[in-house]
Amino acid sequence: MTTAKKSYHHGDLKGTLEDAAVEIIRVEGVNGLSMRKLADKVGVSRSAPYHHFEDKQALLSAIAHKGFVLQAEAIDSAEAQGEPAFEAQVMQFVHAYVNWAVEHSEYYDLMFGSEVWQGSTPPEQFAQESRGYFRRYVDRVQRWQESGHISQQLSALRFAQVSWSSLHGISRLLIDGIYVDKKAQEAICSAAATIFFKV
Amino acid sequence: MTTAKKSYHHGDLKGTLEDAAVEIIRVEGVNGLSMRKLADKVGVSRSAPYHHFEDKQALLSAIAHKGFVLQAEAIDSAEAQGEPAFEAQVMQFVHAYVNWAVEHSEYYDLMFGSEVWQGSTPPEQFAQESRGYFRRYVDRVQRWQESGHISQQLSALRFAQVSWSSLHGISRLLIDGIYVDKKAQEAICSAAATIFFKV
DNA sequence: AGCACATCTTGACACTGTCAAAATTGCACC
DNA sequence: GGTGCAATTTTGACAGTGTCAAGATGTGCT
Repeated sequence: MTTAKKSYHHGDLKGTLEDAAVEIIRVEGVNGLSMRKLADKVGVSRSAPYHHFEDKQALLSAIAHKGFVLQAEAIDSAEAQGEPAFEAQVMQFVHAYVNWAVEHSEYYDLMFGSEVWQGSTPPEQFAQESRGYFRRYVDRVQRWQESGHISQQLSALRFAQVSWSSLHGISRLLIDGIYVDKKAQEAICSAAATIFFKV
Repeated sequence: MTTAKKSYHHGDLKGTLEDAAVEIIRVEGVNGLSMRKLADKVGVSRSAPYHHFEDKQALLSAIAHKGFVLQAEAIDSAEAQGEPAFEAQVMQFVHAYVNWAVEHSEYYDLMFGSEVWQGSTPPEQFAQESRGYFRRYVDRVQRWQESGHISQQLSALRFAQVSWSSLHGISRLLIDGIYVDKKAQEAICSAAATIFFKV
């Protein structure tokens, strides 16, 4: 769990707090996380966390940031070990995206929660970074278009926006318990790939 | 604003509370709504609302319920006055859905917020009702398939799940401020219709 | 008028985020 | 080794929150 540097009094309180917060969120949901409960769990006083995170929101933003990194890693690694054929690539990508989101909803909820994106503490750097992730997806689409695998009727940007919306929507509906049939997840992902990429 | 029956002490407190809550949410967001502030705004004591709503959650669920009704009305009416040609119908539907969601995010946030769907007070009747709305959409897709306008390669259920995910995803990303370019909304909706329905 | 009941208020409790001031600790330097 | 400084943590406090139990108040019916 993080680099545990045992430096000052506690030793990497910051990292410990992040990890503990993620665990609370996983078990009790975002609303189940309170700064005081978190401090208790870690064994420090209620306001110790405020020396490492300006805000509760800052803590959540930090976790969201970590989420972006983790998801990118997960998708890249899934892509790396899959078949190089276009159809397989696309399938892999779609499944990897939704799978990660559903299995790590503690992160995903925060990554795309409105609080982080419209918060009073405008996380400019944060928004810019995640915008980078989206741009990488647009580039990906563009490559697929140039190699003739998907239609060029729409601009890469538009196609990326719509197809990503779909991935996001599927993930959200599964996470929020609106699509209750968990066993349908695979089928839905495959259907999405079929529709978007004519796989 | 509701039927204002002026019956007992206040006169339709329940309806007044709902309306006031919606307004607070529109201005300050869901997290800006507190039962006490709401009671203040309406001019009653802090715990008066608890005689009309068991919970804060019950209030939110009631608003969400109203949202489902309102959105269905909006979409139906948009559909009714549009051209009867398939392409126009689909375009109309997509735009109507996303438009309503974006313009009434006070409702939309609650309709598909995880709290309502996984809350400790399982709103069984609520879930069943909204499932009805989804089924209506599946039926709509089925009709489109039978009339040969969209591919029958996928089952109506799967197609409905994926395409609705897309509508939901687009709406969410716009509402949450992740798609910042509001002027792109129209273009994104049109692109979605193009991809899904080969309009 | 009086009764039953719906409706509303007051007081209270445990919990929340967050700040200011005070206390503690670790490290660098003499 | 002792001393001072700065990083770190704690304690006390305040305003807000959801919600409940008991009491107060008004309404309509007989």
